[in-house]
Amino acid sequence: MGLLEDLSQRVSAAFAAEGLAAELGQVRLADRPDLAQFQCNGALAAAKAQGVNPRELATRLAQRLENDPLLARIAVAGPGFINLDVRDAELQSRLRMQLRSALLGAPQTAAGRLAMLDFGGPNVAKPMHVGHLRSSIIGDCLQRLFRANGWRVISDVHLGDWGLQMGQLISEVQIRGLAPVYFDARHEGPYPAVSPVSMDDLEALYPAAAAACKADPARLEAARLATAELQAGRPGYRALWQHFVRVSEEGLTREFSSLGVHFDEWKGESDADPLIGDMIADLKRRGLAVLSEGALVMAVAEPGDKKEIPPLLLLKSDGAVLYGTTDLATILARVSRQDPDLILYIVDQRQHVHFEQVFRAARKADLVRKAQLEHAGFGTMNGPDGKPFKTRAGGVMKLYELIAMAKDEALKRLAEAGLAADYGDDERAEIARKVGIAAIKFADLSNHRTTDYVFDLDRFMRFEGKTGPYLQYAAVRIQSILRKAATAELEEESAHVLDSVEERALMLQLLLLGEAMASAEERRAPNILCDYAFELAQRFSRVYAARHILAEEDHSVRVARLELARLTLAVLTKVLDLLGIEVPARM
RNA sequence: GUCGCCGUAGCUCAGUAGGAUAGAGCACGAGAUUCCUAAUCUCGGGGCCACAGGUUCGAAUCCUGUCGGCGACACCA
Repeated sequence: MGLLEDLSQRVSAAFAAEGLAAELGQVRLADRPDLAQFQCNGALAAAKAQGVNPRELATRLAQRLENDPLLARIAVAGPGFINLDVRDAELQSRLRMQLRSALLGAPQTAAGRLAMLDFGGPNVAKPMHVGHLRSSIIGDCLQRLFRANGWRVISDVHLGDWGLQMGQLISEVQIRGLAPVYFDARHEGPYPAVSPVSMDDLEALYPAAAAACKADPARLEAARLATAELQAGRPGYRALWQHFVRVSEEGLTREFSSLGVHFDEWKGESDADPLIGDMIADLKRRGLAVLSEGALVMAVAEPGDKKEIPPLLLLKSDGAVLYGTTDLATILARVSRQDPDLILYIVDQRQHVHFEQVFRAARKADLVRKAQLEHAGFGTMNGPDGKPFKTRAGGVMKLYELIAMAKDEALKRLAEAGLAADYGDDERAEIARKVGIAAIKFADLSNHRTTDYVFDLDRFMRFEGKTGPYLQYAAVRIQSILRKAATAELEEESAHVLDSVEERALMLQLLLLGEAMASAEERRAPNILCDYAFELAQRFSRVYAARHILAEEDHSVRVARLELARLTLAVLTKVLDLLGIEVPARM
């Protein structure tokens, strides 16, 4: 049980004993750390409801807590706040238990429930740019967090491989005459095993095709036709498409692994295709899918809607499917194969209405069983002008360019600090990689998930202050201390109770890991973990500056501080791991 | 037009199941290293929480309106 939870239970019991609602006993961190460690505001609400004096009520409640062995101090303050401090010895013994437990205080919220996380969502033929950072990094953080909290997790990259852009590419290849055999209707037998296009080709073809379709309605029509024919199963198109997908996957795998982002499944929109025929027939039979303006749609409006929710389009008038169709069929596939408790989509906030449509359709058609469907949207990454981020040259910055820049910056920093010389090239490069990635991830994750934010290159290249490298640096310093400490002392337990303000502040923060993880999961909010980690590193740095560890002469004090250092390292490393950040041995 | 999100320090952002003196990082100013990595630490200035009403003992937080920004609104994803 987490410390806040424990305190809340105790205070709740006091409320109950006064005949009041136990929920009012919720304890939280004090707003005024100078006055107390924790506080409960429930007496104010209770007094209001009962029409009694809040201070008197708070005083009665406080009296009931006076003999609690966990508490060092109970005080009534202000209009009726109940302020609480925990005994130092209690803090320390709880910390010891936390260090011994493999979970380090991770809350087991899930009890083995299964969550499927859908994120990444890169498109075939489109290289990943900085805009793909958010989905990948947030999704990866959430899958790490959910696993740590006891969920079974299946993550799926859900490749964009079945929509109009495939038709755009196919028709572009046809017009350029790059691979005529795939367009020869009389061709029989197998198609070439080697792709006619490379990743570089695709990167050039796609923007050209998209631009052409935008400018010329006839080109767009050709792309639509090609899309429909691909989906209908035209062999040459399928073969060509297969090459696009394979070539793209190679590039994408490289990008994701350089970010340290892992997926359990590499499925895509197209994997839902085999289910679509039966699904649509079934929806028609049940009268859920009807023709409207030549398209097959499913109404999803509900009586209480403030806003008109348009029907979900299942089939266009030319018979092609849309991403709503594949999303719906994908739910069907996931539910029938894995029967998850939760399907969580980490996708751009702008697609919120789309998911509302799909989720409603899925529930209406009774496809979900026990699965909760949820869209965890994220805000757009904008440039300084408030519009989606572009490089100075006007193009979109590629992800690998951003990573390379961060690494170079980290290398430069190492050189400036004079640390580069004695490390060896490999280690130096590895440190620069970890530091650069940390800077990028932390800068992104520390923003609140749902709000748009301004992409500031300098911020991603910064290593001081509230940054990923600051956290790594704190961990590295601890590692360095532990390496230098006598091994025998690392095994010992000290009877000394640490009681300096800096150490107490650090211990309190360490004990709140579980609360931070639970809260981050509940709100699907990595920035909560970022704030927790930064606060933790900062409190350690204060201890580091104020309380020398290795030079401490009193053996039992030294050992107690070493224990605290070990626990800090364990917790910090854990949170960084949840954020997808690795800690180098030194930096 | 309808609906949704947002407006907090010079900049970038936290903080909303109502609570005490609204926070952080950067930038700016002043300090700290005979000692565990100065990618650090300490101190300081800096705010009509867009604006106007309302509810409340109490509002950045809840309600209404105004202004401003962004986004979504059926055959793209």
